[in-house]
Amino acid sequence: MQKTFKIMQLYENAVLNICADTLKRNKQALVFVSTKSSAEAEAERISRKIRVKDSDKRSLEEVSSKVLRVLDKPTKQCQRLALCVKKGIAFHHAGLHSAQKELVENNFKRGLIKVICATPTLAYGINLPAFRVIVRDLKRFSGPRGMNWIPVLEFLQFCGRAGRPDFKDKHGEAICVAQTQSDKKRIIEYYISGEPEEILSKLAVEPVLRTYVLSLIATEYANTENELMSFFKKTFYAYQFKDMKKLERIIKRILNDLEEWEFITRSTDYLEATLLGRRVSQLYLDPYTAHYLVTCLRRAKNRIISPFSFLQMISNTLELRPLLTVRAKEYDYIEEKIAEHQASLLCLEPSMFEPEYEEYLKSIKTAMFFLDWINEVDEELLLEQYGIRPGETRAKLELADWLLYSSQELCKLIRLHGLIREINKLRVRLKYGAKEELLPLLRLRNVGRVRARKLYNNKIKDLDDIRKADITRLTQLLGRQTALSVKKQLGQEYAEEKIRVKKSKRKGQTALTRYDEKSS
DNA sequence: GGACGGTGAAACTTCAGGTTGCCTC
DNA sequence: GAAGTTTCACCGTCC
Repeated sequence: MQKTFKIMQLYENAVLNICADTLKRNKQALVFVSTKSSAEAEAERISRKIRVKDSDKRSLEEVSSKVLRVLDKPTKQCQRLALCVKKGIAFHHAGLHSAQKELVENNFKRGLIKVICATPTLAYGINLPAFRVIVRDLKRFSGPRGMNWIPVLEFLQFCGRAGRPDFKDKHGEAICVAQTQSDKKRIIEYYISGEPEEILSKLAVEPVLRTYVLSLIATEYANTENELMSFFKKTFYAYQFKDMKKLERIIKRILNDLEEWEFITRSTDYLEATLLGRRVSQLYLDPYTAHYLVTCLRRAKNRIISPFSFLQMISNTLELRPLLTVRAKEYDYIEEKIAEHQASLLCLEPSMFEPEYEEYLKSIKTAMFFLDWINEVDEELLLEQYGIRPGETRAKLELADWLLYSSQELCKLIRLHGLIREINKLRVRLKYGAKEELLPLLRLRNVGRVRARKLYNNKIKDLDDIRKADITRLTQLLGRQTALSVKKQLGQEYAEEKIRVKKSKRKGQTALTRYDEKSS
């Protein structure tokens, strides 16, 4: 239902006016924008003009300081969010650390945070309704065609967040912001009065089809071309397009590829997955990626293997996209890096004139980012150098781990056992973002990259050193609870009450006195 | 006169998001 | 294509 009402024009900015009005009514709002930096900038703009209720001030400061403490060293993004949260405003996008997302979501549900400026993430998956939804951007950049209007379905998804029946809202309001009169007309006709788009089957997309064809054969659901075809005839794709001839042609080509890649065998009409094919299917890998990984791994015996070898190998897969973009001024530097790592690269460099070259450069930059991470570069520097935000780092690391695990599994089947250990080491280093020298210490529970580094720099380099270390010294480095836990993990228990912390006369300093060892 | 901070125009840069595996060194 | 960010020139203020 469309509704007309006036909102006080206190500022030049429409979003700001609507937010001010929402707060005056003691309600909350979600603002949807098209990019991460827009979400941050809009939140900042609103927070500069908003006055916080005295009763909320203290709680907001607490949340703000929690936001700041999520990482060991807060990044600019953390500081920006913390400042906004102090004013009861927040931004939300995939670049946020998951703990920060949770803080924002929970405190919005509590009613403490009044406005969230978000990218479309918030409209999907997360149940976070608000009295008002403000859709600021209805256009989004999409590749070579420039700015495009978003689908009606997506618009409806945004609007669906309006209204909180749990909080006795009788209705919710969704407000679009139009820049021009013609935009206004378009919004009313296309979005408000228009019909949502038809839902299209994604089956015709080759990576998806490839994966399903292999999985049908691997699970022995279909063992002949006819069985495969009769399966696909019953899918939504067939119902929608009816062009089975085209689908048949694509499937035939996929079967040829799978056979050539040794994922299936064909005797007369009978299709069977090989051991390798079955594993590829279990790992949910696109067979194309799996074949690429196998080719790279087989190349390893002629190369000088280093962590960069594997990092670049996985960075060049479709799964890890979008890769980090290479700026014009970085070209020379990246090319230098290729020369530097030449002998260890498992994925060969395409010619400069090939269309893949651009992606190859990106894969090198992405691998460099991973390498910096495992060399303990902190997140503020990663944000500065690579423009990658903490939340995005986590997402990339998770993908990298899956691809490396898959590579390990493939190594087992193609008898490259020598590589498994190396990949495993790399996975632990990626998980913690730590240099190789910290690996022994990382085996302990409650010890991550920060604590391990602290121990290592204080000459406690492995489990034996920890065993020999004085509990007092360990407590100074790790704190009491962690020190006790670490010792306990090595079978050394201490009577807790006998470790006393004596306040030093000098302010703020603590020193430990006696300790008693129960057993070792 | 020089250091410093604030301001605004111009140039430059960048553009949403997410599931899958296994259990272990 | 448009919004956000960075850069840089310019100006006023203070010491």
